[in-house]
Amino acid sequence: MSEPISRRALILQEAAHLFREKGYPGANLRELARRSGIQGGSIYHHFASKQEILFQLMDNTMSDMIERLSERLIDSQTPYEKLRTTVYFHIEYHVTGPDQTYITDDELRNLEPENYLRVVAKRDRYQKIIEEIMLAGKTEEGWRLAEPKLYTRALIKMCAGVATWFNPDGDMSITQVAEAYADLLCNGLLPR
Amino acid sequence: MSEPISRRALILQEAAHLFREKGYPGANLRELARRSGIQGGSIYHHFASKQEILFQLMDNTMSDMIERLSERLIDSQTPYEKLRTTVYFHIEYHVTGPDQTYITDDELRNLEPENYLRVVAKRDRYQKIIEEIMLAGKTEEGWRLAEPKLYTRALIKMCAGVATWFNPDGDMSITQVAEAYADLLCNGLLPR
DNA sequence: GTCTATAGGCAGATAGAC
DNA sequence: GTCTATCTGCCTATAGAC
Repeated sequence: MSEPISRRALILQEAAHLFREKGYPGANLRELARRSGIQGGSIYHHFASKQEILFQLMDNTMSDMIERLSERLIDSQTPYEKLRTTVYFHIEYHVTGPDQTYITDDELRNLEPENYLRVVAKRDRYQKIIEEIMLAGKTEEGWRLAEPKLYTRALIKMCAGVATWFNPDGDMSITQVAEAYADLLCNGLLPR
Repeated sequence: MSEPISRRALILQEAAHLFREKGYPGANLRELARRSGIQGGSIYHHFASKQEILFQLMDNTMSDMIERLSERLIDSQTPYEKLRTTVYFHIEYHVTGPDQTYITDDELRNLEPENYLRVVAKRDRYQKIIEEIMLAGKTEEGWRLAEPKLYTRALIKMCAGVATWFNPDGDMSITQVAEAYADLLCNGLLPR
């Protein structure tokens, strides 16, 4: 059923890899073209500029993350369950990605002002989803948190960070890492 | 007593700012020279290449972090105190830095192989310090942790991440953020 | 929709004067 | 130790054929 991927989609996919490897300024379009099976100049049939590739990639990714996380959360009932789902989702998305379509937050600085604002707005919507889980946990389950925004950022950074060191051939599976991280966030280090 | 900063040190300091703003591939040496008060060509009296600037910067930074953290830990007695000290130190270092001499982990990918190995070795030494605090917490205070390496990485990522959003003019001080993060790590979200 | 060829500009690095 | 001038190569983007 999986219809052949369009050239445009293929370029975006390869751009995700390449930008991740070299960073946006360090990546070059001839290399991107080569990986996409075409010549350098042909990129411009599909995109107006290198900047547009970055923008489309980040914008698509943020939309996708919002959509997928929202879907996953439907099955979770309690704030506790939702938090665990979120931790698992965020780690998994950044480690494996949909076609590893992950671009680090760091590339935000490479977006031109208008594009920057649009992507950041979506990122904030994503954060808001998590923040509200934390607030619900506080009111419904008495979680001990003073600053939901603060802890949302902590969660996001530590989970996204897994992608920088995770080794699929290592001892632990993504699930195991996610379990351990969710447990840390819920229970902390000290004995209970 | 503060002797005038050497040109070389000034270039490194400005490079830290510039690389942070634009990333290593996006930064340009004429701009770096301008900020350092000299002309483009003069950089090469102090450094052999752009790569050498990045390497010196990261290598110095890692050494400095190891040294300063070790110093700070002398005053802490229990693993619990040491953990709090570490959280505070790591956040503060990444937010304010010594002359904001912070370069994100992301720049590791821009180091040439030999340089990469040297910097990563130092980074691992730094991580080891934290790992051993966790192990001590487990044996001496019964901390509930299965994977010290995993939790060390979580700590590092969430604390370093503060630098990406912290606003010195905002509601919270670095100390307050550090307190909240240390509390999250120690006690978790759930009621005790 | 992809190709080839190339314009145009930028950035790392070097040379030699002062 | 810093300057100016410049080499050299690379990269984004464009033009026009097929």
